[in-house]
Amino acid sequence: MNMSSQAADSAAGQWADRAEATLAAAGHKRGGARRALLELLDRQECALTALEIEDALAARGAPRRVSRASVYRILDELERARLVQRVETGQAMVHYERVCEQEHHHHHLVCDECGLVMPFTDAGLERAIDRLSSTVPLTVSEHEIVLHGACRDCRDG
Amino acid sequence: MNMSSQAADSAAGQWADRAEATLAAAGHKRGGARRALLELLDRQECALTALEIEDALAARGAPRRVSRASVYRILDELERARLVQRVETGQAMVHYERVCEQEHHHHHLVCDECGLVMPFTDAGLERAIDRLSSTVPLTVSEHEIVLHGACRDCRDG
DNA sequence: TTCCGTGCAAATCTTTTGCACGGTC
DNA sequence: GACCGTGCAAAAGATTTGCACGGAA
Repeated sequence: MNMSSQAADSAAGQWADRAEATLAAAGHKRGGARRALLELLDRQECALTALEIEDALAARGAPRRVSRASVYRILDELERARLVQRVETGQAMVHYERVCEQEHHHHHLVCDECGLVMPFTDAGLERAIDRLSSTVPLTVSEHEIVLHGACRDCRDG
Repeated sequence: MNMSSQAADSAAGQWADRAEATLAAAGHKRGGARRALLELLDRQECALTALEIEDALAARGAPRRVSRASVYRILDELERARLVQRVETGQAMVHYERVCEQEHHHHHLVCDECGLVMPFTDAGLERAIDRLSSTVPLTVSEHEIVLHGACRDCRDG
């Protein structure tokens, strides 16, 4: 049986497990801070900033507190391993989210007024990107698409 | 006649003139630092960082030196007026470039190894974005697309 | 036991701000 | 003459780094 990577990733903690295994295979030791961060990211639907991650892990009920330095170090490590990707929103702080294969692949809508970040997907867009990627003078490894504007609350309110 | 795309857009400072006029109409006084910055941006084919702008204006032969604080203030002012847009490359510093109507609308290729930033255009991509923009829960005012990867020099070398 | 992951505090780096002067209107 | 644009220096804010300790292998 061949569980799709999405199913694999969406089942409780599977992405976190895969990520930890990948890092272990690359010679990293396991650690409590990283494990807590991985599990937090695994539960997110969209991108968080380093500060949001720190706060979430400091909140009551969180498995453990993780220092800000570790949050940045772990995110950097995960980014290099392509387990996490950064999302640039034009705001002061960079956002980070886990990378899943295919199914969870999405892009972002950013409200420039309130800072809200939402995910969206579009097959036509992905096709256009794929087509294009083979024509540019760059071996494309990733793409990032951000639509800026005003969210409903900001537009109406 | 073979006008380069750059000449086409900025036939001798047209964008700079338009930008200055727009700001003047909005009640801003003219100033030497801003004029120098506008003319520099008008000559660029792609995005520059604040530091690159400062350096370019400090170089021999530049019309005048502009302090870093002014570079940031002027860029911020131009961004609010939608005369300039920021380009997020995943690098430490944000890049900025002038906004032209239609013809020069482009997106960016970023080499994650050497930091090279190149422009590209793709009509199919723009169509996909336009179609999509009417379906998302955001009144879209801008979009930014960045392809990350390795440029030819970095891949081959 | 060895070495790496982590916390804390200090450092670094980009971007912003306070203040005073000079130019534009 | 009134005010805004600009330079300089200091401040602010995000991210990184140095160092020492405790846990993983």
